[in-house]
Amino acid sequence: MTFSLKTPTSFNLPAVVRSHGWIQMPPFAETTDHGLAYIIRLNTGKVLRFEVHAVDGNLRVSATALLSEVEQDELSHTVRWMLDLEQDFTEFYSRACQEPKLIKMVERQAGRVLRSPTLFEDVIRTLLTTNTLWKHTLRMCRELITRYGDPLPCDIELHAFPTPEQLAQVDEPTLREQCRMGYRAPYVNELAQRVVSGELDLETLKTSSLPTIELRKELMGIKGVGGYAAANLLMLLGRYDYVPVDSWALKVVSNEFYGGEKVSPKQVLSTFERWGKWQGLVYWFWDWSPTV
DNA sequence: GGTAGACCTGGACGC
DNA sequence: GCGTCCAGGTCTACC
Repeated sequence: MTFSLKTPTSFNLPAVVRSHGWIQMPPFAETTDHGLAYIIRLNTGKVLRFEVHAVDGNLRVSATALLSEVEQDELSHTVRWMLDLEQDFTEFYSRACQEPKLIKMVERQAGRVLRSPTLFEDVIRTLLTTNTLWKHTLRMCRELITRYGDPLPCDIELHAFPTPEQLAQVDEPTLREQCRMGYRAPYVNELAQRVVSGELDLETLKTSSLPTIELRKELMGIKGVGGYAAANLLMLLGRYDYVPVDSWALKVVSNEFYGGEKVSPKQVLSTFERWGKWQGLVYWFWDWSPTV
């Protein structure tokens, strides 16, 4: 079945789809016309694949299954969240267009960051990016999904991302052994347990009115989420007050602003401080000079 | 508040 | 083939 969604005035679907590495991780995929494809498990338990295409200035969403009214509402709401359709970038663009290194992103109407349907899923993905190479992150994520996620009925080789309930049933040694996630296994297991027990309601953080600093504290209360992971997750929540400083950030900031001299995380942070509540976004979409 | 060492995996490298 | 080193963030203990 198919339905349409209205887009905001400044919106570029391929720019959102390619905003970061999530699109390389299943069950995300990019369509041939640079739209979004994803396999989702709806609250009713129905598993389907949907695609989002840009058509005549709007979005066309097509699903591999017939949907009830409730299911279509859920899918519509989820797509809006995943593509960050609600956020207004007018203020940011007016500042960014005065910075030569941000002109390209303004012209591309970039700035929206691709999200998973749930914050739980984004936290798990972020945990899998820490202290490892991207290649290994992709492998861990693939194992997690193919082993524990629900299969797509029309193609059982493809799977949805596992729910907290499904991951809570997998013990730590099994996660270590089957997904090769090492010391991250207890973090994933504990997070799933906390969400299932109701001790941690991650999804309410998506619409929380807490100040960003408080939201950061909440996120850093999750085992395995440190400064980098929290800043990354805040970006996904539409809060850009923190720069996710990782080894890549140290490298590009050194190259761009310090003539290749070694820099500290503090120096990275001070580089973008003047951008205030937009600094994470500025860092993310900065037109970095090629590193030597 | 700052720092050192441990935590894991897998790739690169030397022998 | 085996052993060693290294990259990648976070946690914990200690100062």
